[in-house]
Amino acid sequence: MHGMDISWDDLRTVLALVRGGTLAAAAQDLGVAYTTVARRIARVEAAMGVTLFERLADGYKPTETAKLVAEHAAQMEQSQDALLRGVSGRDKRLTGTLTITAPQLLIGPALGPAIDAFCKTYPEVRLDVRATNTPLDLTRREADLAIRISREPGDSLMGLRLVEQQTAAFAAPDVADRIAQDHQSPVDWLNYAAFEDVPKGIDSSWPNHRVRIRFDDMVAILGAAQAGLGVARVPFFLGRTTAGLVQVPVLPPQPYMDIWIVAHRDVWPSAKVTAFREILTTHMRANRGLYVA
Amino acid sequence: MHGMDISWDDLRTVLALVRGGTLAAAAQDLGVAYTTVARRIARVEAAMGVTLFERLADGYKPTETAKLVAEHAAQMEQSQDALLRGVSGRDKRLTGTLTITAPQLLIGPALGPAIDAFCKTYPEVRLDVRATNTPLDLTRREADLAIRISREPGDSLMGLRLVEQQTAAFAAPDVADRIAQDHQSPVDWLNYAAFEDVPKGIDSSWPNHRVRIRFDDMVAILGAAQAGLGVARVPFFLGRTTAGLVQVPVLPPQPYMDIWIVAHRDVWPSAKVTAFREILTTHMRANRGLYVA
DNA sequence: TCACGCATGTGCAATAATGCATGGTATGGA
DNA sequence: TCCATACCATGCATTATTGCACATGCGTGA
Repeated sequence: MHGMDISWDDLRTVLALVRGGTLAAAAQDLGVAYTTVARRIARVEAAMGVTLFERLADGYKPTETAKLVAEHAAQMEQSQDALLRGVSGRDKRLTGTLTITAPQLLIGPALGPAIDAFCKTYPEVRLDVRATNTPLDLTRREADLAIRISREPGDSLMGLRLVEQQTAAFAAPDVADRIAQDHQSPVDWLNYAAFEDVPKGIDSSWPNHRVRIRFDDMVAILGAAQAGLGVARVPFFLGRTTAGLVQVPVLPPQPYMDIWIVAHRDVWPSAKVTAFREILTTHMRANRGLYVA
Repeated sequence: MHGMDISWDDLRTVLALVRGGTLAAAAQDLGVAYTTVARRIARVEAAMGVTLFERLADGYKPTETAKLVAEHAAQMEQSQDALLRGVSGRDKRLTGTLTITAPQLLIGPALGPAIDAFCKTYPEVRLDVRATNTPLDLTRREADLAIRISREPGDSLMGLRLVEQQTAAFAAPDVADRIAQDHQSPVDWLNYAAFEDVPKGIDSSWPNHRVRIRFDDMVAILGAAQAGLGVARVPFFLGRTTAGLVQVPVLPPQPYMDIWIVAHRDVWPSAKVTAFREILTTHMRANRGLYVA
């Protein structure tokens, strides 16, 4: 009984294999060769005297026991995440790596100057920027700190509202001219994602609206607007900083989600996060006019 | 940030070192050489970029960070314990090892026949018996199953009352004779552990009592009683099965704690535990007369 | 039907981890 | 004061682990 001591790393391997389904997937997740995964699994099975996986043609199929193991190993993983967050949070050094994440389009015009200032002020800190469309999981330490466009920070996260935002309608200059001169001319909207209809709050002196194209990507919308394909409702900072776009008066400024800086409770007090937070709040608030009418 | 992946086994090593205080103690706990512990600690410190221990002449002194790490590693350990219990509990095989624990003195007269029967019925199961004075931690899997003398099974444990018990006074035959013939002769009690005074419920026709010696060990009490040093209050099964002791009428049968078989909830349904439980309940209940007047 | 992609299993060489032996240092008791 | 003890650090041979190259099996689509 006491002799049954199993390597914790082998348990983590079981977890990765249950999640990944195949040796290759688990191996990539763990950063080892798949043969290593196979051998570790065999070792755990021998140590516990249990069959954990059925070897099938299309991968390793976990038995009920393996699922049980994976469940508890996932708990261990959560503890490990909390551990690393805790260590990171009490780190008072301004050296090493800081990983931040932000929506792609926020990086350039909005964060660029702040990031530049941070790098100059703290040259010892290596900054890792992860620009993503889908938000990273700060609980699982995919990043130390996130800049997000949302209404509230999530659970167990701390947040600070950086600036308030508004949106307006933007288009290529010739499109804008045509619309400004002829109130009867049709306004072709370029919609983002799940927005089915033309924006609410449109100025009633322009009666002819229709949704022309829908996109799942904001970069594409900006490109289409630049190419003169239509009018897009975008945050002020984007419309103003994207070359070849001008504001169109069909849509008065609309309230939009604010920009937040968020981090996990445990990581929030870290020196690097604090330093970045201070520089960012300064820069963003100094330029708050960029984000509203 | 993502590169900061630390071996779970190394975290366990930190935990062991925080607990043990010295490399040697941690090494023994983990079953490795102490140099290995030192190297793993160095590796974790390098990977996290933090000093976890002060190297002192009399051992490794954990920093606050190390304590934090140990705290979370202890959580991981709890998850691992739960994992092993779960796997053990769903084990339907009647092979392998079963670890049981019981108070030293219960093993011989009370459990002996049942243990013998179990070994004969299930020769494929290797039985590990751990006779201890202080109860083992079933939550931490120090044993699969325990036979205990107590009023109730503990938290998160399942239990079954095997038999009820009574105590009485026992002594060497010559001491017993003297007391039986002369009600005025002094009765010298051999007390166990924390019992300060002579037992309650003594028959009033023997007026002269005193505590002669106190012991912290029941084996020693039985030896002293055999040697004629005095009268001891012991459970019936002990008094009756210890050579050279006879019952003394100064103390009518007293209620005592019952004998329980207990196991952790998770382990309880295991095939080996179930099998042992059934054989034991049968044997104990067939001999329930041994334990009471 | 055959080729292809994706999966697992195995043998071997490189690498990393480990245990052992040795040396150094502080502490406490004869 | 000297010795015994218990601790940590380092160098080296051994062992275990790992990655790579190659072989194999199975389902899918041209």
